Amino acid sequence: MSSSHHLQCVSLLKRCKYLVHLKQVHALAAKIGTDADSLFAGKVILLASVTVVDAIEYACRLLATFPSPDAFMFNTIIRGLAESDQPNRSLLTYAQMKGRSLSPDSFSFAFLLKAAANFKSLSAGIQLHSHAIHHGLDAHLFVGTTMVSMYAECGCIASAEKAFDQLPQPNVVAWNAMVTAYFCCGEAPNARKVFAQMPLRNLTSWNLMLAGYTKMGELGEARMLFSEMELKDQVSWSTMIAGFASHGHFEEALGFFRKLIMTQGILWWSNEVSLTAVLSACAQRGAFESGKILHGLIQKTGLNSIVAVGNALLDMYARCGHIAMAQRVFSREMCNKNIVSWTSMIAALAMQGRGEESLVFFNEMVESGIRPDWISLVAVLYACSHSGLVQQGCELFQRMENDYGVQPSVEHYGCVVDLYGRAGLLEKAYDFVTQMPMKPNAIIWRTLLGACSIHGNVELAEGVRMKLAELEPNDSSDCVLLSNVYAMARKWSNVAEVRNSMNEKSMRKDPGWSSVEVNKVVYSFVASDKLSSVREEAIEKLEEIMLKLRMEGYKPQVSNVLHDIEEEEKEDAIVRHSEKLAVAFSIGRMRVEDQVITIVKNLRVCRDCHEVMKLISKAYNRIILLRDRSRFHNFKEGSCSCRDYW
DNA sequence: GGCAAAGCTG
Repeated sequence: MSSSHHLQCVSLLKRCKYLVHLKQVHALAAKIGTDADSLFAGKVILLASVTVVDAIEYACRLLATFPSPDAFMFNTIIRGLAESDQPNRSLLTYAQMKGRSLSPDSFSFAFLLKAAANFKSLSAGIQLHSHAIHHGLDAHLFVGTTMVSMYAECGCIASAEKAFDQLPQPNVVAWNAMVTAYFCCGEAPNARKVFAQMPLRNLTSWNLMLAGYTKMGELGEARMLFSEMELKDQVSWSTMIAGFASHGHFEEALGFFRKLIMTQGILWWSNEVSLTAVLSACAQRGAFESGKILHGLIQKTGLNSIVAVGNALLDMYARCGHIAMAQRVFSREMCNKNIVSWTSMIAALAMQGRGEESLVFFNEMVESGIRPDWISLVAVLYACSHSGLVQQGCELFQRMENDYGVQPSVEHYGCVVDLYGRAGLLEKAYDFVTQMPMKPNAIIWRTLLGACSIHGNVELAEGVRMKLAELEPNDSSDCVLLSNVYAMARKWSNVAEVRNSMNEKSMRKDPGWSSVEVNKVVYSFVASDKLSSVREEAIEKLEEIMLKLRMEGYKPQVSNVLHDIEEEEKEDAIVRHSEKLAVAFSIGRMRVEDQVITIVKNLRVCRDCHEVMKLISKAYNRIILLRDRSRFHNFKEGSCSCRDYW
């Protein structure tokens, strides 16, 4: 191959973004003939492979085709695998490398330690550390810096400190790694101390502080630091937006985004990370109108060609209850799709109780050549359990390892427990739990307890409670579920007992909130909120509605009184559940023509509210779409799409 | 060819 051909191939490879392009360039290079200097060509192609999305398998196969790959080539593969979803494969490649008597260098250790960090394997990290010492590379600046992060990721802050202390001349990157290390181990004050002491700070140092504080939920600290920053970049802004969004602070996340586009102008806001983060905030809150505006912006800038943006967009529509829009984005607007896009669609349909359609999507995905990963299997099993597709779910579970090479994890087992439990096959569910190959965790038992509370099985519930008391004795949601089981069986003394023990341990439940969008504004209601004019308006309307319903024969179901309230408010708790306030408020404010009322709730809807929603949908001729923690309920003409199965 | 750095799927 002539040198001009070389240059052409190299520049083509640099522009490759997707695997198809890579394969084309590779074929081209092979056609021109690369025999003379195949080693160089091999290196270039390998390097391109680890930077192209989803090309790591291709790169691994490529490595196997070289008769005598050198350390550089092995390092490249180790690096690619370290960032993949199976970082442990880096270590296997390292073993192969040693098998060929190739000596690891500083590059090898930097990538390998990164793999150990991503894999969160302390034992692998310690082993690599000793190998690094053996090769005299443990105090190498890059190796040492990654070692600091590795130990921190594995929870060993003392070892991270030691690794840092032995660096002869730590640079700003090493100092930054130390800051992150402290945050990683939950030591914000120490992170702050290091930040104050470091000889030199760059913008990344500041951004790391923002990320550290927001991840720990110390949003006030983050906000203060952010305002102190003289220089901000896209990372600073998106860290703030994502930080607030991930803690459920929708208004603030949106506020930061608005400020970003207003103060920084068009070039600055067209960043896919801040967009996905702000879309996620809209999705959580059910802020459809804001989401639609974002969709417009995305179309204008052409950012919907970025897969993550498209994914976030379709997820936003799905979670706002506009499944048709989600499908439209999926099939018409996204030219690039990945497994996340498919999984989002499967989950979206599953949340609507449209399990059969989820299965159709799942099969289409497989046919299109995407191998299901563990999370897409969780989604499709979830679809089965929420639609009562017991047989289909079981079959999928049984063949997932054989057909897709995914070993069932505790999450998949949890789906099957849910599958049996929701369907009322409680004994089968219990047997399944006792036969699991791994130790059932609290989530598994809680799923079973949830099934007991749906089907009112006191005996099993009490047994499960014992297990939960061992694993997580202080979980308030378990107590609520248990008290619901007792209440359904009218065992009031047991209800009181659970309630008292909750009081003694001074357990507090997550406060339940519901939000609703009326005339493009999102209103949120919390069961235990202070009185405000909006709340007053909602309460007044709710009383009027309840009076009307009572005259038509409604009687409150008290079995779920504990559902989402603080103990002090149990008096008229059931009347004031946040979803009831939200629906009352929107009936008062919305015109009858705006037929659909969409409510988003952070916890599961209780039985009484579920009944009331049905009655309201009939009495007021509205469609009420309610998204709770686990699914959508579509109330229409007095009945619900979940057919009381949730 | 590295080391520290924000996002989408249960």
